[in-house]
Amino acid sequence: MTFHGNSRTVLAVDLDYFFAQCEQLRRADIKDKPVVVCVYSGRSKDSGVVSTCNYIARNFGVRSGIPITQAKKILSGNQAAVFLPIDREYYESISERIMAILRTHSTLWEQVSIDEAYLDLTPEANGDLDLAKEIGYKIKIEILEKENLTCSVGIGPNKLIAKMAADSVKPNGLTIVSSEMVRPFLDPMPVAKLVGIGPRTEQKLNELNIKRIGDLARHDENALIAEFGNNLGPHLKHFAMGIDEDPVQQRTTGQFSRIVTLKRNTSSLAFEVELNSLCKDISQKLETRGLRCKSVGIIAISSDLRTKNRSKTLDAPIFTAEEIEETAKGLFRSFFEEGETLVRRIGVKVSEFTTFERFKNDSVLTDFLA
DNA sequence: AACAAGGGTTTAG
DNA sequence: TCATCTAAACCCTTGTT
Repeated sequence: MTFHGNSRTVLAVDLDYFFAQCEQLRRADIKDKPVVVCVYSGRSKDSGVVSTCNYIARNFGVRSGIPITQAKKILSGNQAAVFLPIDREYYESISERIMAILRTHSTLWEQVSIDEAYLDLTPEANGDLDLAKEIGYKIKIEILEKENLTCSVGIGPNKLIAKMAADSVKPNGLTIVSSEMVRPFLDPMPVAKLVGIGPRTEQKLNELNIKRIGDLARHDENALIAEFGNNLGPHLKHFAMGIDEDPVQQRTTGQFSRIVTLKRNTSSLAFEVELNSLCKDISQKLETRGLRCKSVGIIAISSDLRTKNRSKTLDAPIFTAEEIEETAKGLFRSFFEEGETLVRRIGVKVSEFTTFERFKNDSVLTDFLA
């Protein structure tokens, strides 16, 4: 008999400035330099954006998502600054080893991205937060000793609190927020700190005079429903109150997409080579996972950076590059027929998966990442 | 009323 | 030319059952 009733103990792990830290692993000489990991678009020498950077670069003002040219300007006085192209495969290989380590600490785990995971430690800790903290330290030490990487760990009664706890002690931190401390922890924070609240939602909330998470937690639910709808309204209020029932469990991916930036903007189907390559990648991904898709979509990002989508539900599921490409081409053709749109980036998306082999077991489906 | 399909928006890392 | 890439969740509209 356990004494913790319905309450859980959830641990969140977040690798610090992951891509930049991975680069520092294989380049001893850049340990103490500003390191900026870039997504080069190939349009011109330095076109593209910053994916992530280490804290040395952050201290100069470099941030994820800013143009590479801007980051170079910021660091122009710093001879030591290093700009590297993103190398996803390399980071994936390191990520896989770390996720394997994490899985040894709990059977209830969930990988949320290449550098983040949750563990449900309820069975292991049995309500003992000091014990959960010990497990957290063990995890940090093991990742440091085996992979030479630092991470931040947060522990709380649910995923939301565990994640926000981890965020609050980055980098290389560990902290616990007990159920009694949830409201004191959240209430004074600016609403923008709450997971799920970005710039747009922050703006709307500020107009309602909701500045802090505590304000949101106390706000009239119907007023929030009127502003944000039947799902998002109550969801925001619950999150602000620190309530999150979402279980720690492996998710299945419901879509794959690939997108590229074109060398030149176009208003015709002049990107067959690029389109072919995208469809091949996607088909490959479906095939290795034993999946077919019943829906194919295209993404077109215009010269003014507005995103347009077109999609089609098929009569029968498909998986070959040829079939995906034919469908995508048809969608692009009718897209261009609708009117003049200068396209900068193009993408292909597949969804509505069905298993290729009926009797194959579900592990193919649950093998969710990469 | 409930559901499917299609398109757009917002968020996150 | 400053402006990437992948995935999820939600919102709204339209049309069908």
